[in-house]
Amino acid sequence: MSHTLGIRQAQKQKTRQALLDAALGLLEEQSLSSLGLREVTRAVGVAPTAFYRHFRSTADLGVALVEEALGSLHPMIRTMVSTTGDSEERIARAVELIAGHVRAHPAHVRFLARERHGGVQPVREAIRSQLARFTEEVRAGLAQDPVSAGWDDGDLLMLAGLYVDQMLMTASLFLETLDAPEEERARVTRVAARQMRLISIGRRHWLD
Amino acid sequence: MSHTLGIRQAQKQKTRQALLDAALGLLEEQSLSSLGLREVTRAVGVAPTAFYRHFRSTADLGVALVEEALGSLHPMIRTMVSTTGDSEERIARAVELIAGHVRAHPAHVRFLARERHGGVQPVREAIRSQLARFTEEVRAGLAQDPVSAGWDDGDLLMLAGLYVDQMLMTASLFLETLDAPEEERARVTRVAARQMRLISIGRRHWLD
DNA sequence: TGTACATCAGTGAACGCGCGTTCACTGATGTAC
DNA sequence: TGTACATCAGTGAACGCGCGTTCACTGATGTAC
Repeated sequence: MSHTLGIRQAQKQKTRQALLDAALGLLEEQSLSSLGLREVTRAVGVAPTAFYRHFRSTADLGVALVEEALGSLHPMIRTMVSTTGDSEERIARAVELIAGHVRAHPAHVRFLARERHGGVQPVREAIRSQLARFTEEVRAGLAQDPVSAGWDDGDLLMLAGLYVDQMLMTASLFLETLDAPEEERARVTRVAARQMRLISIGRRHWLD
Repeated sequence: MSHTLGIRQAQKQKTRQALLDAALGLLEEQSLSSLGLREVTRAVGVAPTAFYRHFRSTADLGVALVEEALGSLHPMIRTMVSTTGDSEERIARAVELIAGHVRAHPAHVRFLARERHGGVQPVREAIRSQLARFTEEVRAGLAQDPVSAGWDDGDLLMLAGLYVDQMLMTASLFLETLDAPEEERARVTRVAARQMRLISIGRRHWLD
């Protein structure tokens, strides 16, 4: 028999999620460091004091959003790492995956791009440590690839970092094209694919 | 006979600069979207209303800071573009230039990294358009290089964008090492040089 | 199953505080003659 | 050079408003027997 949450706990989780969702919405046009607790509760329709039943502060809510946003990014990275095919196919697939993720979770992507260098230290820290985990995962994936024969771990990690940063830059560019004409999106797709191609070429000749 | 500012204008510029400096200081631990006008004037020691003699709003002040920050970055990019020598020498020199710039203007670099994807639209826009100018300048520099023979302008611009983004990522990493032990700075230097090297290798084999 | 008590998510009033903006002002600087 | 008037950077009082946080509370849900 599967465990079911009590009514009370289920309702609490629902309110908590509503607070997170409302905050993410409000953060489309401001930074976390200016997000007010009353703003968030007003958007949800609960009393300001209800906020404290879920979070100590907006910074604390921000850290919870980091986990949510990077949780949604994780499967995409796993798919990207495990994609097979020749170099060009993998690049095209990776750019498509990024574009699809941005379309599916625009607010999460915006939040990460904005708060990665944002004004709230615990949130920057949380993003940094989660991205380090992703980078390590990409490094492990790269290590499996025959192209990486003879590479030391430091160089693999350096390359993984380059790929992760490139992925975020590309995602952030796609974000700006969401309300733009299709041709803008096509242009970003083309440039992103070329940048990845250049990095892949550098990778193939690294040990020459 | 050289033009001298009147006493009144000179004093006005001095106050304006004090407001910019104070704002930049306050922005080390918050984002522009939460910066208050009264905060800034309090730090300078003038009445809150004096602010309006210089800026319409904190967003307007932010745009002025963009010009200041990218003005200080400009000479560095020009130096980088015009540096001569073999590939390894140029890479080492470029990383040194970035590290030196971050040490000389940490607050400017932090401001750019933070507000590039920050919550204030006119400021994002100003940074975007100035970075596009820099990217174009780098593209023109790359075009002079014999290595670029046979490249079309689109690919040169793509590469220039990769270099500019890489420069900002590296600058942002150096920023985090300012209060860290020397070995941390050395590690960032090493990784940044390797990433630039990999990009350069990709560049040399682009037309293979 | 029913009863009596405990828990706790969400409430609503109240607080002191700093915010952005307005306005009429002052007095040093600038200008015309 | 001196005088009379104009300009305008910075002032200080006042405003209405929303903020974060505290506190004692309510009433539905959970639990023990």
